[in-house]
Amino acid sequence: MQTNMILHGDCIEKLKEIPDNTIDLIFADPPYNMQLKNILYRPNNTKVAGVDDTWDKFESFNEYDTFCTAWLIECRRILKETGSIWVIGSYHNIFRVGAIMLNLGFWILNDVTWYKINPMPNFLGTRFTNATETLVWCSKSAYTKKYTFNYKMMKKYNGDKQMTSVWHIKLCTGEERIKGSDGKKAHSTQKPEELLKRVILSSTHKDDIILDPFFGTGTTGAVAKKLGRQFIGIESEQNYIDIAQKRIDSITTLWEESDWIEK
Amino acid sequence: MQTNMILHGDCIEKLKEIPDNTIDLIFADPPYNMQLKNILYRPNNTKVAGVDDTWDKFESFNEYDTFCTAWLIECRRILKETGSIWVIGSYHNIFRVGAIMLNLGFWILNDVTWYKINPMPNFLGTRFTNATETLVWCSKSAYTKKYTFNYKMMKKYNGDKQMTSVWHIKLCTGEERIKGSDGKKAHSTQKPEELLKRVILSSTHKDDIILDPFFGTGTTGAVAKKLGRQFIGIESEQNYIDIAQKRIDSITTLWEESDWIEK
DNA sequence: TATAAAGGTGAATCCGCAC
DNA sequence: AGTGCGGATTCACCTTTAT
Repeated sequence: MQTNMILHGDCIEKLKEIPDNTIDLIFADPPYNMQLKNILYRPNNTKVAGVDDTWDKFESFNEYDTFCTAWLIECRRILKETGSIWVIGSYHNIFRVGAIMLNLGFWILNDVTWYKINPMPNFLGTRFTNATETLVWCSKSAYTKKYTFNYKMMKKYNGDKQMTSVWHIKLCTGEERIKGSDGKKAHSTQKPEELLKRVILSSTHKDDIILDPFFGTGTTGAVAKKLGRQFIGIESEQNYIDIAQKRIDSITTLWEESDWIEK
Repeated sequence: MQTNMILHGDCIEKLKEIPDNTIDLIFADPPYNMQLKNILYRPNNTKVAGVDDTWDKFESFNEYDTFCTAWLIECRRILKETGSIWVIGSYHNIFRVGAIMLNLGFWILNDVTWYKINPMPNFLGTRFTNATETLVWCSKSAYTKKYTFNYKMMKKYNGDKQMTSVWHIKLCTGEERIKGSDGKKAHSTQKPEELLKRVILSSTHKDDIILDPFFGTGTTGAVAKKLGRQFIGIESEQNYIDIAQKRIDSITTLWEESDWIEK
């Protein structure tokens, strides 16, 4: 199978083109269906640049569930028996996604909490600061016991203590955050590379094939390349593909094992 | 309405006896025994899950969903417009519970992560240490904007910084853990009082009525009493009720406000 | 050149009342 | 239901500018 490429088109359609039992790892960052209604102002009266993309808007819970069921069915079909899948979400969608995954026969291995070191505060003091996102890590079924998990590597990465399901990671900002020609963020929801690093290091071997059905600006592909893995991306917006391709092509040196094994 | 009492009987039946719009806060720690063991450990079936197994699992999930839908419908009915509900769970059940709550019209305010300081390690090295449980905090609907939230109190409690949705709390062990006459833990899932303290302090006023439909050994009642709130417990096992009643009766002094306001 | 101050920003379901 | 307006409301990190 051809790898290290980005497929342009509808997520579900492209997934259907992939043969059964061929993928080692899937990382999926689907739309969250945030349902934002009003403009939010900071205390200094500037506006918060919220997620206002059309790809995040769904008519109803039912429509969202139908969409997620469809892509998750394909994901389960193409996973190897030794493979696993990670899906990230917030409280807006992760409960629906998790329930659907259970219904489809996925077997939850961990619910990992991305604990944001520098989350955006709750400006109006109406709730607790929303400081996390959730990753659900699943094997293909309860019977696939031989999923890849590099336990010792993650322990070493974590200072010789067993890594827990809580990951302290900063938001993707500054240099790492890709900007458009207008100087603004190129994608509303770019994920930090550290997050993908842990996902890929923990649950793949070298040269494994990693699929990301919501490729965006290509964080999964970039980290896969740096870690010596193969990737397949699916993305419906050509603009994001162009950015991702350029980003990945510009990577010339891989991360040395000493950067992560010995940390 | 009579308060500070424990109702003995079926959770859903007892909930039905409570009038509409009368409860200020609900804390629910439902069971998550989905009866999957017979499926999981069935001999001679270590291959891929077949159709029959998927069906079995669906039946089991379906039963759990029906149960949760029933008690959550009653909870929503009895909540005041200014009230809110907290439900705690692990990855085994919280996704199903969260999805059901959304379907019933509850409005998620936060998903709070109980980050266990001293979780049980994963002895086999097959997964990340499961270090969290999740609490879903909801108002009655998206339109009930006047839910109780003591923002400033929680900020003060948190060292004058906005409290986030991640709570570092120890497991309930040692002195606090109630033991039976055999010296073993009286209840398998007793929650730490610190957890309930934050729930109750953040989302009730003094003298408010707090309902716990899965009362167990009465942590909710104990903390409610110490903080000057009223409680109603529902519990189906008389053994737990006896322990809880004794526990609550033995509380003679309330927590001083200085214990939490000034921390 | 080094340090300090100022400014920008992040998947956000973020107000309440009067008219 | 929609609009308008008074009033209360923020944390950590990064970049840029100033001293």
